[in-house]
Amino acid sequence: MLHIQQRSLAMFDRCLYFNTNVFSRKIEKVWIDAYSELGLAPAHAYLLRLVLDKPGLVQRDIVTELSLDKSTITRFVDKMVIEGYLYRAASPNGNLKEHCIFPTEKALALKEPLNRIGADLYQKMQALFSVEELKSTVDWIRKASNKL
Amino acid sequence: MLHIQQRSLAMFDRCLYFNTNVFSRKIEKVWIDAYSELGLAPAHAYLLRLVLDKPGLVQRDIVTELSLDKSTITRFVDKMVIEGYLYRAASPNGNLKEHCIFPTEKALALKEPLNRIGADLYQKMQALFSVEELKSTVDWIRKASNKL
DNA sequence: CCCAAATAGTTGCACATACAACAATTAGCT
DNA sequence: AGCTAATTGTTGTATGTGCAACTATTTGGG
Repeated sequence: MLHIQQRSLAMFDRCLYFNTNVFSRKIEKVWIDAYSELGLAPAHAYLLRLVLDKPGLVQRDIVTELSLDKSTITRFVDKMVIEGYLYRAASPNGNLKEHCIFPTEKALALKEPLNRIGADLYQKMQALFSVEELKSTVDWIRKASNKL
Repeated sequence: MLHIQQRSLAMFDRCLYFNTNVFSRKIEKVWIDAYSELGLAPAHAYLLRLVLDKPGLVQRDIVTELSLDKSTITRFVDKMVIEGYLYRAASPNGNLKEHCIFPTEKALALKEPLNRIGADLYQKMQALFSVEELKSTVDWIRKASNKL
């Protein structure tokens, strides 16, 4: 009994970092698979969803909303501009340093499938975990992020 | 009241993937900082800890223990061999396809600081979260990983 | 008004990680 | 024993991501 107990407890089973890392990589694959239908990586899909939801965001706000580095956002936006999903427009307040990021018609056409895939993924998660534990865990993870 | 409630609920606050991803990136930085003292990335540090704990593991078992791709493990082991922390030895059962991975003296000298840093990180997490919520959350994350 | 500090975004570089293809060896089946 | 399938590990390639350094513009203070 004790022997079996020890055998099942792997070295890093108690480690928040390790297990988060493993989980993150696994869930990433699920998301990659889902958004591959649109030829988009999850990160890009989320950027598009954000900009579709709030057209005209400046990059520094996207940085904040997506909790990514500004260099990363520059590259994501660049790529979405090249692929025709986003465009940069001069700031309406005349500030030359910032641009507002808008979705193109091509991106607008993606709004429904993006939302559908998002909903499907949510459903998929609900098939694995209860609504209550999903909510409480996500809440915990979000609060934990804010503490780091 | 309702207005304030809406304002504080960002677009992806309910999303398990998004929040896990953000959290994972943030905690990764904490771990990077901690192990930088030894000039090691977290992933490499974990590999060393594993091999120090179980000398002679074959790569396919490391793949399983660390939940990483075999190509990633090949590269990690290569790098640790180059840096003098690990060495590959012929399998004792004569199998020519597999090698056993052992720690060098240089790695053995790291055992104590690796464990100390690991313990410090655990302490740091305990300063932020209660023992009980740490345990239950890590358990949940681990189980969730197994479902994906 | 002027200047230094701060800011918005860009670019170079590095790293971890995975997929796909592959080579060499082993395992399993007839 | 022989042959095919499976396995172990390697290599090429691609991607997302961040840090550091930088440029150009804005902001704030004297």
